[in-house]
Amino acid sequence: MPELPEVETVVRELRVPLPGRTVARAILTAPDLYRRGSADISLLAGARIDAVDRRGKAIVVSLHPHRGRPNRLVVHLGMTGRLEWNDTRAKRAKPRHLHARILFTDGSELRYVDPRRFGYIFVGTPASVEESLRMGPDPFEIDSKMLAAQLSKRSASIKSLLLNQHIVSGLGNIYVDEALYRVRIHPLTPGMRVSVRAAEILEAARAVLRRAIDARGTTLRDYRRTDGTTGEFQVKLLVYGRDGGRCGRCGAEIRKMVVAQRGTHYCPRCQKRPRISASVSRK
DNA sequence: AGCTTCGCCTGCTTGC
DNA sequence: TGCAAGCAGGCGAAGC
Repeated sequence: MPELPEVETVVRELRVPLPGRTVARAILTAPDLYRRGSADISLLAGARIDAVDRRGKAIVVSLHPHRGRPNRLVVHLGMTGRLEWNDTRAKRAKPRHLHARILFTDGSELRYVDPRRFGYIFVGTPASVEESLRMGPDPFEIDSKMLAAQLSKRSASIKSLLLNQHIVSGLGNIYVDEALYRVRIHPLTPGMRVSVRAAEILEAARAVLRRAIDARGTTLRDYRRTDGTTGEFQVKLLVYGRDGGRCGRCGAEIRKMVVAQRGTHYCPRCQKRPRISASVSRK
């Protein structure tokens, strides 16, 4: 489940070899992975890559303007997607679930592999990409006052609000659980109840994201770096996937429940369930 | 409009 | 052992 740290890792890795390379041929064999309105990936042939960037959890490849063709490629890894970089000319075995290939003029290749096919690919102009990537700022871009303003008018659980990419982008299930554990807030707490703690929440999210980026991401099962190796942050998770284990702070048993349709991990002693109060339900 | 639920998709795990 | 059900979840669409 690639979230901000995993996508940032892939982007940093691709930033080394991709800029300056020219696309010879681009093929997508699973057309259902196109996001609606995408141009055909084959139109990228002949274009040279200028830059690789991240928007929330999406990877944005910018190509040099080329005969009026679309010059942006967006790849979203969904849950199980990965990009594999190979710059040797050696014969490569075709992995299962290979859906897209971008071959460069020097024989190198970028491959998109995605068993569960929740990811997507979008090819378009800068304007159409902007349109397709409508999302809020990521945790390093957003200001705590902006976050507080968003939370203060929402009654939904803080967990679902932090997962909502229109409010803040880049956070997914793992890092939301980790951040809420750090600030000792129960995942079911309504946003409006914790808007005064927005700065704290934001700082916790940034801290865990920074550490995860330093560790090159979290590999639970599918996530891989562009060279096929795993991230290292999974061993540093404090609550995610640790249900049944002990809280490192208080020793209570870490629990798992479903919030916002997601498996949600928390310490029942450190993260007190909010008490029902009339002020939340009343207008 | 905000909030919740559903469905997409595959592979591993669990239960009978 | 074999098969089916359950589960994982990012995110857009549908439903309330």
